[in-house]
Amino acid sequence: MLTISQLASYAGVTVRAVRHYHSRGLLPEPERDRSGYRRYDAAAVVELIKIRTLADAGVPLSRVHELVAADAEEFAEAVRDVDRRLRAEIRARQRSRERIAQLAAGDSLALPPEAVAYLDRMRELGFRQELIDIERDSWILIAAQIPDQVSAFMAIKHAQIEHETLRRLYLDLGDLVDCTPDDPRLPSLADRVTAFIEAAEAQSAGMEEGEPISKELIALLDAAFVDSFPCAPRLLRLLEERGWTGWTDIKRADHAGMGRSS
Amino acid sequence: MLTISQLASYAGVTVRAVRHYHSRGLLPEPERDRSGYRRYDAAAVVELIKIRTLADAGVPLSRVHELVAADAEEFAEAVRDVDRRLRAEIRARQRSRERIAQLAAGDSLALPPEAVAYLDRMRELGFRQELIDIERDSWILIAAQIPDQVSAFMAIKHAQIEHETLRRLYLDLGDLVDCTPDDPRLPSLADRVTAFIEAAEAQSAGMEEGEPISKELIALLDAAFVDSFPCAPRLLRLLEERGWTGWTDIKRADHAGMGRSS
DNA sequence: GTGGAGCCCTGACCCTGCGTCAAGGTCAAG
DNA sequence: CTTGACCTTGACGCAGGGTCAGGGCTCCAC
Repeated sequence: MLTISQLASYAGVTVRAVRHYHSRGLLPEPERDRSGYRRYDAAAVVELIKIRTLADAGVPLSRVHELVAADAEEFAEAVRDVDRRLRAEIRARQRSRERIAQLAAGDSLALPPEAVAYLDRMRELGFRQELIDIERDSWILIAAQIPDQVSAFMAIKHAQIEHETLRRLYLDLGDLVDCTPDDPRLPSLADRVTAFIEAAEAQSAGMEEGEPISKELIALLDAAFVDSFPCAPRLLRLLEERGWTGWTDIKRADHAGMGRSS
Repeated sequence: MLTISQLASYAGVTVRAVRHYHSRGLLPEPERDRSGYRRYDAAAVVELIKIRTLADAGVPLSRVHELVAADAEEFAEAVRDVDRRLRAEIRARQRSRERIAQLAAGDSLALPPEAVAYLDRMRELGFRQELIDIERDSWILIAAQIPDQVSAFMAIKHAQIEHETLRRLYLDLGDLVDCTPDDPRLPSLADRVTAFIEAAEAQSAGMEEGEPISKELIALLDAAFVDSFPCAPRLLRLLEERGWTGWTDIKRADHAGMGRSS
């Protein structure tokens, strides 16, 4: 007859694990000798090895319980289940490997490669790092919300940034990161922004935009803009004076709230 | 500004997880609004995604804590570590898949295919199911202790079972599963066993056996034999009378315990 | 202005699969 | 008889959260 530690060592598990299986009802409690010690026979070793084999394959102990008592049909089905789970776990780990590789490679992660390329291009063109960081955060939010549309928007941004006039506007806007609400450059910047928007509007008149962005995301991005630029509220007011509202998605102001709609 | 649930959904985690990371000091507690709600900025999303990516890769939260504050060098080293672990886990799961595939294919858990084949052959040759079950359990024990040597032993067993005389001896031994200790067939069976052992001994005189099996395993297998056959003790006594001791590994008795050794 | 839905807060217990004391009883050897 | 290696039960601890419980906000509709 075997003691608990002999049993455990034959099956390659710890004594604690054996007692745990007893308490779970997985392995039946054996006879006790006169001093209360558990005494096992060889069949218990076999049982224990079966339990460990399933547990090692990642089957939860509660299922092991059912399986050791299951018929062949049921058992085969369960095995297929376990195999599916193992495959899923392998895939998950492969994805994890890719993700942490990205994470080690650079500032990316949570950002698709096009966006990373765009941020790199901004750096090359001399944009301030603070602005790039803000831009990156915005794109993270966008990627989290509408991952499928990121590359379409990214293409537009890439084109914009390579456009001479627009790039200069962006660069000057970038300087706003540390300006105060009463900065003298603001009115002329507001003029340049409205000029561009109006030009773009004229060009794309009648053109259908892609899928519209949700109000929530626009609000979120606007809020992020306001948080990052101390003078953002002032700029937005200046734009409203010129007939435009919003930032992420600038639209003609309706003079709504004045009692009539146009 | 983001509420906790917005933050959580952007990063693809639960609200509870975010609070958990706060309590672990992984993610800094953000400002609260006037009603005590946490308010996050977009940078928190970046942080949170980074944390999740590491945690998903199986990095314990305590290490994630170190890593998010680590420099590039240290981080890269840690990432290599994590990647090694992930590869190892993938391999482990692939091995598990193979094991459970075997497990589904054969009628039993924790047995290598050669053993399953052997048991199938026993069934074909007309051995009783009870005997096959006992044999299976023995092989589970052997496979657990000395997995590398199973196929060598299996080859021997396969040869034995195809040997006419020996097979008939085995078949008759199989009938012992339900015999009583005073069964009249026992003495002649003991004679046949000793005859075979002596013949085998003569043949293999001077031949070196493979690796010896450990005393513990032999004792365990003997115990399993005794547990399974009510008449096993009687048979062992009969063998001792004929100068042999043990069962799994039958050896010439030394008359030890009689005050002298030969 | 008031009710209810749907957020938010903290604190506390629950889960798995054991590891790790703690506090004692037992057994075999010297 | 002592020592050290076992055995017993019971309880707490770990990660990584889930899931109440018992409260407070806020916002929108009526």
